[in-house]
Amino acid sequence: MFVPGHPDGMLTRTPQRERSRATQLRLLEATVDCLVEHGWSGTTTTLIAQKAGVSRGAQLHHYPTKAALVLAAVEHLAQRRAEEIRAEALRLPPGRIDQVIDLLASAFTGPLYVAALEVWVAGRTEPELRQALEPLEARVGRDLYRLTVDLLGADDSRPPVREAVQATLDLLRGLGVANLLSDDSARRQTIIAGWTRQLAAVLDPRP
Amino acid sequence: MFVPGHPDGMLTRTPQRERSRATQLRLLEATVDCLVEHGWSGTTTTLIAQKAGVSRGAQLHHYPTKAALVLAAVEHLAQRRAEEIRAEALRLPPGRIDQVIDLLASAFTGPLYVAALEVWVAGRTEPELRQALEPLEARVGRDLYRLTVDLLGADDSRPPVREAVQATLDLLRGLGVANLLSDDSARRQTIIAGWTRQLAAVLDPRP
DNA sequence: CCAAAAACATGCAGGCTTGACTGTTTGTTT
DNA sequence: AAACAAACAGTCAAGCCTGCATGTTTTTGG
Repeated sequence: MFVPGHPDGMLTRTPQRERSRATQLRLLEATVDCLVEHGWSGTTTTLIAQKAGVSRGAQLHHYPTKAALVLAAVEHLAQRRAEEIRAEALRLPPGRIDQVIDLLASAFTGPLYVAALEVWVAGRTEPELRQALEPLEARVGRDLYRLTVDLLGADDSRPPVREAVQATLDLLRGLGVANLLSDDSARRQTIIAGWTRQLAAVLDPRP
Repeated sequence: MFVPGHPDGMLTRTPQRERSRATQLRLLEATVDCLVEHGWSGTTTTLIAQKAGVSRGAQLHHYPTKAALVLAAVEHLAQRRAEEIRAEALRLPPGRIDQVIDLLASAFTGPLYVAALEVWVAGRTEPELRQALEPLEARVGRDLYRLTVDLLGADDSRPPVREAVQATLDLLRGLGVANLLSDDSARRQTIIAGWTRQLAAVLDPRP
């Protein structure tokens, strides 16, 4: 039975749950790092364990198979991406469309997006991964859409607005891909600025 | 010495060059197929040789290393993509913006784009591949831009037009990525239709 | 305090991939 | 026709990745 205030002296160093969660987190973070640094095919279980400072036995204890580890990492990744965006969104003046777009654009060029893209592309041909990815990404996509509509203060009920917001997100996805190999920021800024003007015109509810 | 009309009887079955080129082509096509079917990490040299119907020795004779093979395949891939687009562009009524966009959209959802994306993403973390990819993709990107401007009959000199055309291509890239896991065609059609209207307004040169 | 369970550590085997090596067939050149 | 070069075929060794198996430490519960 669990007693919150149980005096344990110096005997109980760290509870098991905490230790477990800690090494699991180290493994998940290491997996994401691996994806960013070495890509999907370079992400091996041994390398992950090494980078996490976790022995191979401990790794297999928590995640018996590579698929289990990666899937957990993907879940963790989605969570972190959402957190990051929401955190930055909080300190944003309302009504500034350009700032919202800039924020999203940076989310689509950061390392977390790169890792997500690696998994996304790999999932196309890895059945196990794909199966788990499909519902997850559908959820994440919807959430991101809603967040965007919210941040923009847009009127979701008009179809052109829905289309424009979705197009914005798809455009940012594409710009993120273009940014993989060569640094594209100059060109990207120009394009984003132009699109932001267009978007403002569509969002503006003047009949 | 080479004599064009040399009567060789039935002795010379097939010239060496032709044979060489034929097996090389088989290998390159097989590589692209492998990328589409099994993704980057599933594209192994043995599988390629097997799928091409080429012995391992012959494969290593023509392409001593995997990098050499893949790079040749990428070159081949870019060529095929360009050919495909140009071929379809020829039988297109002029002045129809929506048809041009549809054509490009289909180019960004077909198997050739998928293969290119696999290599593109893998190139991020494979130095040898990346180095060869950077100039190639810059060229391909420019060519595609010019082709698009040409097909649209757009006035390239006005900056907003340049931005809009580039944004269009980036949007299509993004839609292509979104189409990897789940079939997105319904949503895609809607977005493209909306985008096309916007684009038409920008391209329209009425001062 | 002791036993059970969870967490952790290390070594090992099977399978796969890559590139090299040796030998054979086919085409070219003199 | 004979020598030479290119294309082709099959096999092999080294290295890596994954997952299992056995043993050790730490925490938990009686």
